[in-house]
Amino acid sequence: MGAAKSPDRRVQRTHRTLTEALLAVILERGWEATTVQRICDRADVGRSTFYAHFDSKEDLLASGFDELRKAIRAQRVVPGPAGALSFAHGIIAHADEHQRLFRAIIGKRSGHVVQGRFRQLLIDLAEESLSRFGRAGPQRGATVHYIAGALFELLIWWLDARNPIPSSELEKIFVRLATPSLAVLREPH
Amino acid sequence: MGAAKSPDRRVQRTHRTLTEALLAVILERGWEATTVQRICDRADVGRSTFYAHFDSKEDLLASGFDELRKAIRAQRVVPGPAGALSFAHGIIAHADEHQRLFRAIIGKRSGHVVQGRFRQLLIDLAEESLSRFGRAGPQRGATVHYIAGALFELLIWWLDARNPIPSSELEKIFVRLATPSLAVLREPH
Amino acid sequence: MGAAKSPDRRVQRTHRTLTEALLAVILERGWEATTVQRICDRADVGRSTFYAHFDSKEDLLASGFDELRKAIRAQRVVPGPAGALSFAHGIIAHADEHQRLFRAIIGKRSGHVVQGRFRQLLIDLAEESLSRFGRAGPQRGATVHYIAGALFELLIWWLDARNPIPSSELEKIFVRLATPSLAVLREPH
Amino acid sequence: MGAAKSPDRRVQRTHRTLTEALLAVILERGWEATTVQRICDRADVGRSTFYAHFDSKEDLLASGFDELRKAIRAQRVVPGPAGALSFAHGIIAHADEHQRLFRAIIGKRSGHVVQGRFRQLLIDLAEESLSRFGRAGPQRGATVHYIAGALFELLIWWLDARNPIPSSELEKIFVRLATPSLAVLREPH
DNA sequence: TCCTAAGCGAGACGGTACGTCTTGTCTTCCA
DNA sequence: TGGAAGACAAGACGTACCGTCTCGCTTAGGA
Repeated sequence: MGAAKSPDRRVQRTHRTLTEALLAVILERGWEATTVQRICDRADVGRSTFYAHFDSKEDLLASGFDELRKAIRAQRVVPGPAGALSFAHGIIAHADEHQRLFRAIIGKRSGHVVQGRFRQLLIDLAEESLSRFGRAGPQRGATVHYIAGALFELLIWWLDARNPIPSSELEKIFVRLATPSLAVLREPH
Repeated sequence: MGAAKSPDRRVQRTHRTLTEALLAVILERGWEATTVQRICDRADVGRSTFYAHFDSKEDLLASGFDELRKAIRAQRVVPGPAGALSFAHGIIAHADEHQRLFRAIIGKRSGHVVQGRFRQLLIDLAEESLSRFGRAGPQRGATVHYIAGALFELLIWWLDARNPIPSSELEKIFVRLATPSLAVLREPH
Repeated sequence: MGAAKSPDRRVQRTHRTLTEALLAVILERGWEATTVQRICDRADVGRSTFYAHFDSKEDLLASGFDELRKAIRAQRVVPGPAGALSFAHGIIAHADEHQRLFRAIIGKRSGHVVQGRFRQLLIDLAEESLSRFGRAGPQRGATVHYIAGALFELLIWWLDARNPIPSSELEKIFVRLATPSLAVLREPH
Repeated sequence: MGAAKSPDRRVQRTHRTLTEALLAVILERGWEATTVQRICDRADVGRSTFYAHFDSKEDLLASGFDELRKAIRAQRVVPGPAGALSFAHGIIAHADEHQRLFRAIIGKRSGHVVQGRFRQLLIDLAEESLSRFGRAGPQRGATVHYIAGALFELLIWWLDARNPIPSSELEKIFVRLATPSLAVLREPH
């Protein structure tokens, strides 16, 4: 029951292999220089097979982002009343653990699409976390993007820093800077 | 030395023509679809001439950004004590006036390099404005990037919105959200 | 020997289905655009099944040609002394009946292999018919190919003509043109 | 003055280089296995350059055929009253001189398009030569194709023969077989 | 006023990546 | 046990850009 449609192990394997190869190549040469052919070479997979599974390297990346999203969500602590910013914890911790990968994803050598997706991920997470505050509308929408953008740039700054501060410190700074902004959502305006 | 060589009006003209063509093409097709060939067609300039002046479309764009920077600075109001955030005024006003161009430059259809440059511009402006607060160090660096990133994402959100709020409203929101963060720089930490 | 393995009706069926599909596809798109995949789609058969039976579309075609050969031979009238050219009758009649198919097989949109096979068929038939004249040798070999080639081109011309003459007329012309050539085989040389 | 439009020597050179490479590759691997890439490798020319000049290998071949046509016409003897078949002389002589090339062009390992073009060449030449006989109409059209097809098949037979007869002998046979057919054009029908 | 160096257009060229298509092999599942 | 389904590697196709280059034409600006 419910065994679904056995989805062919090989397909799963190919997906995984390609995703790993993608990351490896991004790490090695940056996003722009990441080529479908190079991904395939690395994954030891035919280029036509690649296109049988994904439309483009962007598409492959997207599928990878879904997993990132899951991993980050999993790391999120239970939201208490003061925990509206706790989504940042999961992200910062994850970025800390996989610094090289994150540098590739959002750093200077990254690409538009990749950064864009990651930014959207932050926005979504911020949206969820702040959805309990105030009522929907420009004020809240603005705050969500404000917070997400701030965290994004903060991460880039941190990842590209020569002598980065500890991640725990980074989180503290973020919380200190962002907390007062949340108050705005409770004020009448 | 340095008698220079009379810089030939034609060169100036070509630069200008190409810059205008670049903007026109970006507006029309977005950054990714902006091709050296298309810029040249639009400017009625040979492709080899393009490469005689610029290394790439990114290079051409960079030269254009200098002017944007100047224009924005010119619009900046005199910094009073509470005016640390006033740099945002110039930016928001400029974005308001040239909405289509800004959408092309930093919106969803934009490209990595273009966004990157604009983000750097914001960071630089924020840096200047906050340089008087607190002492240099991680705390200030973080705040600068925090504020710049927040403003950047706020702008994107605003530009991509279907029914955008008035720009004056946007500025008010930004100031309200950002002001408390500046206080952090004055606290002992 | 011979006990073989009950040749499984299904195999026969698959062969037939594929042959029919081949003809249908050739008629529809011409030989070059005829693809193993398209044949299989049409026949509602897996591509791997196709390869289990035939090496290539050429191979499948070959098996079909055997039947054409039989059909043409069946239509041949009894060879009288003046009937050395009567093999043409069967061919022309057959081409007349299946004009669309023949156009696909030997017409402009056809392919090398298909035409080649048909040409070989003509040569074989000519060979048989003229085998009684003269003795084997360059003279007879030349004449056989001469006649076969002439008939082949004549057929193409006729099939591709906008307002083709009646097939009976075509046959008359062919006989008139070819008869004197046969005389050569009887002369001393 | 009137130097036309200097057509850039380089273009000429590239055309020539590619044509030579084409022939070399055809001779080496047969038409079907002749690949645009292989032609380019052989010619030491970029694949994009190839496509800047020709649409396909067929197109390149076509341009080569124009030269063949000229070469053959040049070899044609002045048509006397009995010279209606003299066009065959040029062809046979040319085929004799360039046996390897002709085998590649019209032999078993050749391709549909190539053969097709050569057949058309023969038809055109026959057409010209016989245009003085009888009046235009089915009878003459048929004869033209009849003769051309016969010569074509004769050439293939000769080129593929293990111990070919001398080309002069071939020509004699062709004339002997074809001459009576011409008479038909003069008869009333 | 000439003439000379430059800016310039046109476009050939080699390269690289793209996304599509077809082929033939191989594996897995099902009846 | 053999046919159906379809994943897979291989590799050609034609297109689109790229950045380099050579070629002549034109057009200042200094002699």
